[in-house]
Amino acid sequence: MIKIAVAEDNSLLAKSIEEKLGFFPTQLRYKFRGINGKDLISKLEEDSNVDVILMDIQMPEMDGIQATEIVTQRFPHIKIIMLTVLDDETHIFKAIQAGANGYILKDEPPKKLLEGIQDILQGGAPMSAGIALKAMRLLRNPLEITEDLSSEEKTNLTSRELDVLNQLCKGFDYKQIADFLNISPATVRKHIENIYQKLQVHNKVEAIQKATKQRLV
Amino acid sequence: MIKIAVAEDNSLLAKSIEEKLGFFPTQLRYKFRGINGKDLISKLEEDSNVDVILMDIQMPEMDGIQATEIVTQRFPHIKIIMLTVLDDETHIFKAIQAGANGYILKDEPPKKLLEGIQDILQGGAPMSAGIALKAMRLLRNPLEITEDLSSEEKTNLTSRELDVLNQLCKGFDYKQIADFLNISPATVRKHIENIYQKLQVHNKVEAIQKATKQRLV
DNA sequence: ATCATAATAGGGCACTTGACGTATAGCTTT
DNA sequence: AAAGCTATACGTCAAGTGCCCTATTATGAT
Repeated sequence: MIKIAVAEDNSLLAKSIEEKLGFFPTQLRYKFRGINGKDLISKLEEDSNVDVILMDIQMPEMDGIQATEIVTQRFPHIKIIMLTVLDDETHIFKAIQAGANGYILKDEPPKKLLEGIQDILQGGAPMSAGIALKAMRLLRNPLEITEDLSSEEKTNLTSRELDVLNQLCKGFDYKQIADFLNISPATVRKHIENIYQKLQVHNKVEAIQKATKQRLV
Repeated sequence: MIKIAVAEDNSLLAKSIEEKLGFFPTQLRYKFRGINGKDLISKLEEDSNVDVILMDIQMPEMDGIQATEIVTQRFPHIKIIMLTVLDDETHIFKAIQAGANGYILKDEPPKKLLEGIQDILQGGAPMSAGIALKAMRLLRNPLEITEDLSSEEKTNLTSRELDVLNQLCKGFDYKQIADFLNISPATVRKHIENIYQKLQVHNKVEAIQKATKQRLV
């Protein structure tokens, strides 16, 4: 019987998580919920007999990242899974730094959640598919702690433009990209023009530099 | 129907992998096996209609890390899962750097293997429990990149060539670089030709990729 | 002293790329 | 239904690039 605690400020969402857990009454036991990091920790101080915490990130008073840091230090036997809607690299990175062992998005079905919980107790690191990919990318080239990811420069490229940019970064020329995406080279060039405009650059190299810095690839 | 290729030098182990795959004849189709990295790649050149490669690390002629680098570049549509007995951080790190999307230990049961293969095609990053943990730890405090560029093939560019390469990586064109270094554009071009030759590349983008990977800039 | 290498400079040719302009079909939003 | 955006496609032109060639000078090593 796996004992679960939850940290989630939104009552509705907390209810929904509890329901998901309720699908597996023979395997999981829901113990309590903190309405923020502070609350969770004070509840843990009364009763730390918990195996896994499902931790939201955005919470008032004390967020999930800070709470994770404290919990991993004070209650090292407890495993923590981030359960959030946030899937940007900065949050993923911070959560892992803080000591989270898993990172699951809130829209995953109950079964995935159960698997994640079981996985983490066997020494795994459950992650939603997209998260795993981003974590991997972080490992490939680590985040710079500095500058502009915070400045929230949301360059919104279309998905097609991202396709093109990806190929571009791998060193393919227009024709090769056209082949790969099954479109004409002329179209590739047009996409690239648009990309340059959006990124405010004027050639391939700068585009690639900017793309890698902003982690669009 | 997911198409699988395998790279594994040991015939017995290769047989055993094939058997594991054979458990799921409706979902997986085993296509071929390379007895080392080189062999795999030459087989891919004849038939690259493959979704996932299961890649051993230790192989003669060309190991799985090198092969992974080449495959991700030449056949970017193919996903790679490392399938090995090695579970030390250095190998995990190198495999991920090289572009592997998953890392599964050889003693996992057939079912786990199938799940991993399915997972990877959905954008996940399947890992055996212990591996995920170590990957996470790597993210928390990255490996020191000690001497492993010296162990690699050292491309010795001249200092002038490095000057040029540096400017090149910043997105300047030949004329601008010539200006900056007080030499003629023709000379810049010549240097760049030499750089391409030494790095074994054929255009700016690839040169920059290689330069950053080998930390020449 | 000779040889090899690096750095410099140039010519020529085919191809690629960047920056224009134009246009059409499909889809979403209003 | 109209407006707007996206993806698609084509054409032109100048500039940039990749690759071939030769050649001179300086430096360092044998």
